[in-house]
Amino acid sequence: MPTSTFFNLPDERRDRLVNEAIVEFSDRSYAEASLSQIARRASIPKGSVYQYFEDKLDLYRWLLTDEAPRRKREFIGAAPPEGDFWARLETFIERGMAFLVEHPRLARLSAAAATPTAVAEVRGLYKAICEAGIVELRGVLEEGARAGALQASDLDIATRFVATVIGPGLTDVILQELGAELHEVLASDSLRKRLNLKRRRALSRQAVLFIRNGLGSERKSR
Amino acid sequence: MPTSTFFNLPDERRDRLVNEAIVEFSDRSYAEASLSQIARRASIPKGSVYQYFEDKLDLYRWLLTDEAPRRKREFIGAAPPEGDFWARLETFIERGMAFLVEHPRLARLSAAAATPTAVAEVRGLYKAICEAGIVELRGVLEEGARAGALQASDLDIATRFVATVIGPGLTDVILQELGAELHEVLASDSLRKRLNLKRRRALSRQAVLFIRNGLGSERKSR
DNA sequence: CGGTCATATGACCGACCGGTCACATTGGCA
DNA sequence: TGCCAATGTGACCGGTCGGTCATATGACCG
Repeated sequence: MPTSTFFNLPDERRDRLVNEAIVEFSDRSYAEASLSQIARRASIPKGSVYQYFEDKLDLYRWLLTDEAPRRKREFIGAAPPEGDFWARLETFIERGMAFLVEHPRLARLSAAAATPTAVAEVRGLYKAICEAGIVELRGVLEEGARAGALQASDLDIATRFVATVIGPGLTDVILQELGAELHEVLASDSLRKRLNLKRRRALSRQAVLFIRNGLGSERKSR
Repeated sequence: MPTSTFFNLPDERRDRLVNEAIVEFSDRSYAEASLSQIARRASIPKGSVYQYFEDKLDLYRWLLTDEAPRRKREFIGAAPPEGDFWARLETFIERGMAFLVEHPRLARLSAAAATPTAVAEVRGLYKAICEAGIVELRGVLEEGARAGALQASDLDIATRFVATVIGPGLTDVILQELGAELHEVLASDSLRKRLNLKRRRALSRQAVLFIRNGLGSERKSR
């Protein structure tokens, strides 16, 4: 947790630090990211950073578990339930993609949760974040199951499959579509703008179709 | 590429080096992994390592693109096509899981391909490996499409969805099932043995079901 | 004014890294 | 046996890191 000193900082100075931290942690892995660099680029002496945060992990943890989720909630806002279950799932996915377009670095920060690292505490953080995402998605799917829109012999397993499809799977599809790699997308506004609302809708539609019907060509036997 | 000196090494010495390298690179990220550690644990002077490989990346690249795939091919062997498309896909997936049980560190090494890193050349490696996997899977799915077993409006996108389901998705499910994290699974034989043939069959069955039929409960409309 | 206390600062520390290189060792061949 | 090329070796280098700490600064208060 940051110290009170950090929260009392003039906004401009605090923002400088936070933004540089987001940049650093979003295009390097935790191990590669350097506090010295963050401080240097934010023009804040390293000693000062250590007055605001206990250590590198403290800063990272706060970013990952407090600041990024806060900003995401702010962006996503309250999603008004609309249409049937599948339409709502589609919207849910589209909003996630929109967040990726508008705040790619924050999105990348959270997506890093998949990255394996030797630092045990970081792995713990990642697991917690993943699990939180799973719980949220599971809630959504449970609702769908109650409404009779979907059936799954094991909702736990189904949730995890769906999570990877709309997470890494969709990201992979997007990168393929943009013909770029993650780092380029993080750096290029124009690249991201190509992922406009229309395109996002089409892609989330594809994802939902896959989740809903799979690829089998024969009629379902039930 | 390793030097000829490396290939002329006494087997015992070369194996020691390779095995320690696999251990190091499989439980730390590329950035975290240390050549000094590898050399120390293999009881081979660092200077010697630099006679075998150009640098850290050279060793990593060789492991990732030559040694690991070679061992995987050896393990998987030629899969005799058997049963219909979906049965074959199930076998394909089960074999992958078996490899994960028998050679978890090699599996982890290849799976690391998802990890973002600041080292551009490593990202290139990752991308190439991912793409190779995609191409292979795409071939499998194309065959299925020809046989009329599956339909997809866009096979490229479908391939990527399927890849994430049977890759990260299934891994996630397995970890959940074992109630452990990746690092523990790498280290514990008994944990992995719980993933016996029967269990693997059941899981690949679940994955195929999901890929084939999705979660929608109503009949397909086509 | 002087004193005090939170905060700012950057030189400094020890650790470790990837990589080099001068020198030692070895093994085959004349 | 003596020579030489290939190979082995570990001390060493420059650099960066995370983190510390003695000192400077400046706002507030009596």
